[in-house]
Amino acid sequence: MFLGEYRYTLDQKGRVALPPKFRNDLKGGAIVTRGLDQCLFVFPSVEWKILAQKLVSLPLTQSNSRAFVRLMLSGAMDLSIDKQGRILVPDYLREYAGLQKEIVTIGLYSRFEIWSDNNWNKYKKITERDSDKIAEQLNELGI
Amino acid sequence: MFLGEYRYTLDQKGRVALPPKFRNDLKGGAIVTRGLDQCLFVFPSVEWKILAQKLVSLPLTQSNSRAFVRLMLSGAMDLSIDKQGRILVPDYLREYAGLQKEIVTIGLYSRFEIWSDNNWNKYKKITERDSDKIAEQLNELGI
DNA sequence: AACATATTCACCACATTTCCCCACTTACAC
DNA sequence: GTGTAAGTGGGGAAATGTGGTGAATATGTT
Repeated sequence: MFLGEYRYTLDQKGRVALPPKFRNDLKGGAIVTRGLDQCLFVFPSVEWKILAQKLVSLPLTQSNSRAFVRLMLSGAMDLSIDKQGRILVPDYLREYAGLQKEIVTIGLYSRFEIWSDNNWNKYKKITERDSDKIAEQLNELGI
Repeated sequence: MFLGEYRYTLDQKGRVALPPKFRNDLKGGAIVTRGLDQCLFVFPSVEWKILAQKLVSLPLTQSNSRAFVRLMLSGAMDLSIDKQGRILVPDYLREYAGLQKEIVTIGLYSRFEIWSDNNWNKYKKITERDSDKIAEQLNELGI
């Protein structure tokens, strides 16, 4: 399971190191996709298959489901991990998430996320400030 | 399975390179046809047969299903891949999809699509703008 | 029918990019 | 202090992207 917050740098070739603790869980393959709030999601391929299956079964004839499926699937890419435990992030995903040099990787149990340093700091600041309100709203979800 | 977003150029003879990762899945033959939203659909022939079967069984009596079937079937063309991993896109399909020089190929699991650079950028921008709604749809899918 | 002209298609070639491996440095543990 | 593991950068071989050439086929004209 993925947990914690880690800082790395993206090198000139678009490679990022993964936290060593995460590497074992990706032995069976992994997928990156466009995530929500301008970050990237990374799933072990088992988790991804469940999601992909749902996407593929959406109707081809509805324009909004087509759009949705296109965004999610075209944004996805399966990763290979090199000998140094790094992955190569494709151009279009780097652009999407606004990744420069400084990267933050955060573990979220079944998946982890890759953020640009800037976006993550902003997001964290806002979220920490509003955490009381957010907690109250979550209450409605039964947590 | 097809995944990801790739950029290529269409040369003067109407040839486009395919992403190397896609080539193996087309060993058994492939079909291009007019797609929805002004792009081209490309199927491995196995997938195509499944779709064609569905199309043929649509009711002949509905004028819009007749139109849809004509669009997909009359536009279809089977492809051969040359030694460099390229396909030749017929004139009428190039015209249909508005393909100039800059091309985008997106993988969508069971098929992939070929877009003109322009059309894809526009389409993606609109879709990303509506990503809030997408988040809601994710919720409905139980993700 | 024969010839000239156009078009198609298979193969070739080169520049560029990608990917895999190695190496150095830093951090940490014992 | 020494050994191991991890982070980051770079080099070189292999694969890929893209344009072109020439043979084979088709088209059209005298």
